[in-house]
Amino acid sequence: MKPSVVMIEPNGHFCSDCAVRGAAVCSSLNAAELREFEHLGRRVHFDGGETVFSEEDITTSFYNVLEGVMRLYKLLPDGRRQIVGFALPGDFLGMNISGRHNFSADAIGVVTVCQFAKAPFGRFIEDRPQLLKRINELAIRELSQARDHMVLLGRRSADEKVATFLLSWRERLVALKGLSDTVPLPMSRQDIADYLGLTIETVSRTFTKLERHGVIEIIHGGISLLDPARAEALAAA
Amino acid sequence: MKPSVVMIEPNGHFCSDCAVRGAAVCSSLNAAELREFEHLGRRVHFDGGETVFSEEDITTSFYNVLEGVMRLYKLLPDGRRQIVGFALPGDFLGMNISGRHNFSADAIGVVTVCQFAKAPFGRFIEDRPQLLKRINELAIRELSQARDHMVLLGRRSADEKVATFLLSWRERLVALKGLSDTVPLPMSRQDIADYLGLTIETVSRTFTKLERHGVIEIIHGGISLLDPARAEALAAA
DNA sequence: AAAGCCAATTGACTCAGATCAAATTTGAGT
DNA sequence: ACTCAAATTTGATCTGAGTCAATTGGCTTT
Repeated sequence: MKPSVVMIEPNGHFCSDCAVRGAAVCSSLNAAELREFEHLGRRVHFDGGETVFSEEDITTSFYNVLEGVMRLYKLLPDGRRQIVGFALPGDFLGMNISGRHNFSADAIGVVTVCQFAKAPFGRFIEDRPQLLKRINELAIRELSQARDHMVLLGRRSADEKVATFLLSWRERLVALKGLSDTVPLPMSRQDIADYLGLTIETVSRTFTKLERHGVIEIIHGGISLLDPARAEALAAA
Repeated sequence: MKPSVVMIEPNGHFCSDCAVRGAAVCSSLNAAELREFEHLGRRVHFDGGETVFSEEDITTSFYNVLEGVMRLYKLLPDGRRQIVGFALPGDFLGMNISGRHNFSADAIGVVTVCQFAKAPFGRFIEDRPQLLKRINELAIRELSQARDHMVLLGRRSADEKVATFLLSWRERLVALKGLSDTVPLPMSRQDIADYLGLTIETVSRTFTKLERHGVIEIIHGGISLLDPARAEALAAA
């Protein structure tokens, strides 16, 4: 019966066994709605470094991240970059009022998204206030994170920025994959610098300093958090 | 018939002739809904310097700013402050998911808000998706502003920060009160500094420098924008 | 395994903005 | 108008993070 399955779901996937089913925007839908919803989205893959959408693009789609990490950023005309966030599985991207994306999004490593065309998605929401409510929750959560990040960017030292970043990045990974003191950092030092409002050299020096003080160990593709308590103290939350 | 009016609307006010009727959250309601909505909110006044709500308070109310300016801020344990925004008439405050406000809000000068108790407001929203949609729009607009502010905090120089602030503050006032090159600044220099991630001295020096260069004139309680084009160039948007 | 390449680290030096310290202006109360 | 306190401006100096410039280390390709 494989062919008929393909007819129903061209990507050969079902929302019901989607990895982010519980956490994402679709957690607000019941089984019947989910069946209908399934036809709206299509899974799309991106390789590392590929751009999923750009800042001034007209929004034609919404995206639900299923797998991988994305960097979300804004560029100034002279090339300065500010990363406004990293998107992980369960994050929903593309909401705006101007009709244009107001930031760009690149895949860091391989990424899978569930892509929804704007118009049909908008129509689907229309008579499902639960879904709208869920989207609103996600927006409000992001807003709260954005405000925390403003405090970090405006009022914290380089050491505090780096320590805070490592702890909150770990926190997000814990929520996704469970507890571990080994913290993978798929993004480059430059990405971290542009997220924290620092230069790559300062990030590198701060990592080295943390390692010298026994707070972390720098390992291939990430760090190992040796002394979480000390890191918390440095983050001075 | 004064007494009966008071019976119906204890504050002696009607949403239908509210100053922010068109711009605020209530713009999504029709005349009949508005009549019902009227009973949910009560007008409350605050004097300059009064705190409307604090960062870790349990959220018991939502607020619609009707008049005046508020500073919204977060404090670090050691007293460092980051102002995450200024609220003006039409802004809606109090949405969160944690059940607690995640920032504090003080009145700058006299403020009038329309205050809604959380539970009845939540119930009212329940069967009015268009109100939820409006709230969502406001949240998404704020999120976009928050991201712009992250770029400013993380990647712009003091001169750019101040010029950008003056222009975007003027822009907001223009939207509320119409075009004018006289820009009132009801907030203190310290407030501006804490909004821009600078010290008060740097803000003051930058103002002076802009005045020396003929870009602005510092006047009582604000500035006069003499050379908007040059200010735009300095803001380097 | 040598060469080439890119990311990351390290070092030396600089500078934008912070800090410390007065003046000066503004404003509220008498 | 006069006084005191607070806000703002101005000046002098300092410093955390940036800039510029090599190295080093890891991968990939040959």
